[in-house]
Amino acid sequence: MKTFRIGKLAKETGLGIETIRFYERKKLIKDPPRRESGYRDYPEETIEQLKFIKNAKDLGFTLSEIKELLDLSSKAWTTAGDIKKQAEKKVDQIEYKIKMLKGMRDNLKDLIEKCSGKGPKIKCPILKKIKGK
Amino acid sequence: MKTFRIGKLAKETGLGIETIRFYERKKLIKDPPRRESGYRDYPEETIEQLKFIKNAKDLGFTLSEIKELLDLSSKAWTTAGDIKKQAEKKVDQIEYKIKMLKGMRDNLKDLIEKCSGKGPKIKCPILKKIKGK
DNA sequence: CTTGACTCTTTAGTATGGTATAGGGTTTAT
DNA sequence: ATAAACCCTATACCATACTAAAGAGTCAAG
Repeated sequence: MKTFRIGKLAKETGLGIETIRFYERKKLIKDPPRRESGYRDYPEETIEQLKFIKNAKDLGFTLSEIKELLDLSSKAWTTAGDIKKQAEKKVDQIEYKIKMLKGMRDNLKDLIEKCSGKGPKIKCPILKKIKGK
Repeated sequence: MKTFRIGKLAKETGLGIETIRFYERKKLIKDPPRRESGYRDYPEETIEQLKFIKNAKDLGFTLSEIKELLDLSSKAWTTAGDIKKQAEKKVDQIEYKIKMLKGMRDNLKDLIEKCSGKGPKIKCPILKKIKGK
């Protein structure tokens, strides 16, 4: 069976070597076997696991959420429903963030509209608002 | 003229004492005069300055952006246009974040729709996608 | 005058997700 | 055989925004 050293994994996955070791410390991947030299000697499937992590991160999961997901997916009794629930939770979180950001944006846009952009700062509605006046 | 100790400021602004000293270290507020004992002895206007910081934070400015804003607003030659430009920059940043979050959400929602939530995890489209299959 | 509340400085820790460096040893290609 | 390329551990550092603790001094009320 083919095995890989850490540099190869880094190239295959697009992650940095340090990042892979960091994920190991964080228990996102398990400790690989070692060669006599002490070099990490990864099985091929670790590449898939690292790509999993990368994809999940692109979907907005944090590392600790990914860890949950990995723990979930490695347990035999886990159902599609368990995974779906995690994803739904994440959608709710994302929508909350979007709502907050929209509020901030609208607030600012409103102020920008009121600001002529001319004259001294004393009359700028943005500063007035921010200063609580 | 009335002056205040740090604990009073904390109560008035809703910030923690440590946070106020932290802002001082970060040069968001200037070093206050000291009593003989070494106690910080704030003028009343510091309360307004701290509220400014709080409001700006609520609008989504980072501390370093707030520092820029404060530096700007303390300079005589600053115009409303300078402030407006900062606010517009921030709106762009916020809209970028919203766009990214919407992308993530749509991706996830799409997967959730395809997931029956029934059956074993092996068939879950969310895991499939995340695993890159 | 005592006691409790308040404040001081300095240092270190929290969470997040890594990146970088020093000072070694190992493997591979020529 | 030797040099380049690779890997090891341990530690420290980056940004962000605080928070906590240790150990000591100060202030205010009764």
